[in-house]
Amino acid sequence: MENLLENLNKEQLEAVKTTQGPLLILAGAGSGKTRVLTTRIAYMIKNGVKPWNILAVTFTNKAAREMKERIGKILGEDTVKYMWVGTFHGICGRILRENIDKYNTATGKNLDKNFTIYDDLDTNQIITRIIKKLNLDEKQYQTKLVKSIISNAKNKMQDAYAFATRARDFKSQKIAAIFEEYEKSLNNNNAIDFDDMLLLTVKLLEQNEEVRTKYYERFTHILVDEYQDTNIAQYQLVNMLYTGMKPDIPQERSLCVVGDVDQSIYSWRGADFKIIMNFQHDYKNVKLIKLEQNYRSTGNILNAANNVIENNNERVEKVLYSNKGEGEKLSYYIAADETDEANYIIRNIRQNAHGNYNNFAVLYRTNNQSRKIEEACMGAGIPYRIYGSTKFYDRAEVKNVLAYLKLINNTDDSQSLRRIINVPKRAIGETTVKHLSDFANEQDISLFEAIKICDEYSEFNAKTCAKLKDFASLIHKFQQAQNTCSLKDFMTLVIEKTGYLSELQEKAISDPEIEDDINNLQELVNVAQDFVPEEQDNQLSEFLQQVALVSDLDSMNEESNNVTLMTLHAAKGLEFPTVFIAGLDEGIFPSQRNINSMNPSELEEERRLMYVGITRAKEKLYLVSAKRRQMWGEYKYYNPSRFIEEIPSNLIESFESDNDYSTREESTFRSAVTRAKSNYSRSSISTDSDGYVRPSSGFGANFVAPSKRGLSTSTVKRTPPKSIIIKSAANKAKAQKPLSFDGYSAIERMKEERKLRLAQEQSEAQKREEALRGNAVITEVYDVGQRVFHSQMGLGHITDVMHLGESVMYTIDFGKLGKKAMDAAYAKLKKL
DNA sequence: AGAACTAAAGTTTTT
DNA sequence: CTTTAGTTCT
Repeated sequence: MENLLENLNKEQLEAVKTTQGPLLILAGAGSGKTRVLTTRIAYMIKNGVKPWNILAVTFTNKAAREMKERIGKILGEDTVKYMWVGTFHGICGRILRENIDKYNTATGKNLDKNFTIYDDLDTNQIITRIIKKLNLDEKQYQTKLVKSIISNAKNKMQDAYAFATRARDFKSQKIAAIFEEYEKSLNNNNAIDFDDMLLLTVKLLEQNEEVRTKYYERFTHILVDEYQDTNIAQYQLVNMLYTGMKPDIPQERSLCVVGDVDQSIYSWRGADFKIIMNFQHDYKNVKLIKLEQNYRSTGNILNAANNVIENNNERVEKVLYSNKGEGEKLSYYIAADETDEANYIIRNIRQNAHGNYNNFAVLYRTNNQSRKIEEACMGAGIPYRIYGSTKFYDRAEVKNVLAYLKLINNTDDSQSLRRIINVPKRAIGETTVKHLSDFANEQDISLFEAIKICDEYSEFNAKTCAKLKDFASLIHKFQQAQNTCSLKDFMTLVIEKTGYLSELQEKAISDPEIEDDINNLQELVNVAQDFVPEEQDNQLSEFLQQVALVSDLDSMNEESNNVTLMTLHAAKGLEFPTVFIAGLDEGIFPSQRNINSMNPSELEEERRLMYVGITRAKEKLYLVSAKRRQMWGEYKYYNPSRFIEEIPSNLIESFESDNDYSTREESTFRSAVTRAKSNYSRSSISTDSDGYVRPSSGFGANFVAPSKRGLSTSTVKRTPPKSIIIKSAANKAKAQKPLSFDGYSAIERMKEERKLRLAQEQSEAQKREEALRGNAVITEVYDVGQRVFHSQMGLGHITDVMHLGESVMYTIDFGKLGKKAMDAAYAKLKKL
C-alpha cells in the first residue's frame, strides 16, 4: 500500500484517496492523470471495493487496454477481469447485447441481441438510397450533410421523432423524413449505427427500471477519462448510472471525472466541454482537484503551450509548470514546399535517431498530409508507421468476409446480404437484387426473408429462385456449423466453403495483387484466433462488435521501432521525446474552414488542438510550415500559422528554406539573404555543436520522392497490419503455381508461407536497422558521373553526391524515369 | 453481367 | 492531382 502511494504529489494523493462522492479532476497535459486513475482504482480495491463494482470509461480502446494492463500489474489479472474498463461505445455495446430485447423501439419492431452495428459506409449507402427513393435533389440533400445532421441529433439524444417536432423549415422537414426512413431501415435490418449505441443505451436505461437498477447497483464506483470530450448522450449515460434516476445519491457511491478543457478537440462530433464545466453544478458537494504540475515536457515547450492557449477566452485558468528545466529551444523551419518540409523532417530524424525511431512523431492536421512525409521516409529508408487513414477493416476483401459473418449472425442484415450475395460470383445480378428488394419492401420483410418466399413473386423465374435459395441454404448451413467449432475455424470455413478463397486464388494467377487480399484474409483469421471474449455465449456477435469498434490507433505498439505519423487528433494522450508539427500554415492549421467560420469558438478549438500538439513533446519540438503547397494540381501559397506568432519568439529558433522556386533548377543556389538569416553554411550541417541538423541549401527541392511505381499501391497498402506486407516478388512466384483447394489445408499452407515471409522480412529489417545504426560500413563512395544500376529504376548516372553526417545521398538521373535521391546505404547500387 | 471508361468530388478531425 | 461512384459498352 505504501508502495502504491509513493511518489504521488499532494494533489495526486488527494485524488487517489477521495473515493466517495463526486470528484472532478482538472488535469493538465502530462500531469500524470492516468497514473492517478489507475492508482485510485487499486487503492479502492485494497480498501474493500469489489472489482465488479468498478466502471472505468476511456476515450479509446488503446487507453482502455493500457489501463487494464496497468491495474493488472498492481492487482493481478483475475481482479481486473471483473471490472468493466472500456470506451463509451464498448460499454454500451455490452449493455445492449445483454438487454436490447427489452428496448421498445418507436416502430414497434424490436431488435434482438444479434443486432449488427453499421459502419460509415453502410449508413452512407442507406442514406443515399433513401434520398433517391424520396426523389430529393441530391445536390441539396447531400448524403454527408444529412448524415452529420442525423448524427448530431442523436448525440443530443434526439431521435427521428424529436427531430421532426423541432423541424420548422422545409429543408429540415425533409431531413426529418429521411431520418425517419433511415431509422425504419435500421430497424428492419436489426441494425444500429454508432450513435445509436449511446442513444439506445440511455433510452433503455430510462425505459426499463429493472435494467437500470441492475447496472446502478453493480457500478458503485464510476470513473470517466477525457470528460471534456463527452457529448450529451454520454453525459446522460454517466448520470443515469451514477444516480439511477434517484433524487438522492448515497455518499458511498463515487463518480470521478477527469479532463482538461484546453484539450477539448471533438466538438465537431458533438462533444461539449461545457459539460465538464457544469460538473460542479450537476452534483452536490463536488470535490475539485487541479493537477498542474507537468511531468512530461521541458520548460520551453510548456511555456510555448501556455502562451498559445492563453489566447483562448473559453477556458478555466490554469498554468502548467515543470521542474525539468528550460530544455532546448523550439525549432521553426519555413520550408519551400511540402516536399522540402518532409525532407527537412526526415533529415532531422535521420541525424538524431541513432536507430531509435520510436522517439519521433510527426503530427499534422489532416490525413492527406502524411503522403509526402511517407514518401520521404521511404526514400530515406526510415521505418515509419502511419496511423489513421486506410484501415485494415475497410478493405473490400475483409469487409466481404465480415459481411458473411454478419449475415450469419443476423439474417435481417440486408446491407451485408447485398454486399456478398454475388461474392463470389453466383450469377445473381443487379436486376435480381432489385426485384428482391422491391418484393421485400412490398412485404415489409428483410431480403433474406424475401428469399425464403421468393417463388411467390411473379418477377422471378424458377431458375433465379433456385439460385437465391441456394444462397440462403448456404447461410443456413453456416448457422448450423457456427457452434461446432472455434471462431477461428468457423471463419476459415466461411472463407473456404463460400468459394471466396478459390475465386481469389483463381484471380491471383493473372493478377498478383490479389495475393494481398488473400493475405489479408489470413490476417483476419489470425485476429479471430487472438480474440478473447468477455462473455462465453454469443461469441460471434461479440467479435463482430469488437471489430466494428476498433481503430487503427488501437494497434499501436510502443515496442516497434518506427517513426509515428498521425493526425494531431490521434496524438491526444500520447507523448514522444521529439515531436514535429508539420503544416503550420494559415489555412491548413488552423484550417481555412474554421478561420472563415462565423463562430469564433471553432478557431479556439483549433488552438486547443495546437495546444495538444505542443504538449505531446517531451524534449524537443519542431514546427514546420511551407511557403507553397500543391493542392488539386495547382500551387497554393501560404502564410505561417497564427499559432507560430503566439509563441514568444525568444523560445524559438527560426530557419527558412532558401529555395525560392524561381530558381528551382539550380538547387545549389543560395541567396545571400537566407544565408545571413540562418547563419548556417552548408558545410556546417554535420558539425553543429548541439548535434541538431540545420536546414541548409536546396536539398529539399532536389530530393525527388520515390518513383510512382514504388508508391503506386500506397493507398491500399499504406497501413496494413505489419504482418501482411508482402513483397511483390514473392507474390509472383506464388501466383505461378496453382493452389489447390482442399479443406483447411490451403489456408494452413498460406500460414506456413506467411511465417516464412515474415521471418525473411524481419531479417531484412534487422539488416536495415544495423545499417542505420552505422554497423554497416559504406565501403565505397561513388563520384559524380558514375554510371550505376538500380534493381527497380534500371540504369542511371550520379549527378550529385551529398554527405549528411554519416550517410551519403546520391542524386541519380534515371533518364526518362527522372531524377531520384537515394541513400547509398540502402539503394543497393551496382557500379557499371 | 462484367469490364472499361468518364465525370465529379474531395481535404478536417473519429468512436 | 487522386479517388470514387456512376455510366456505357461489350
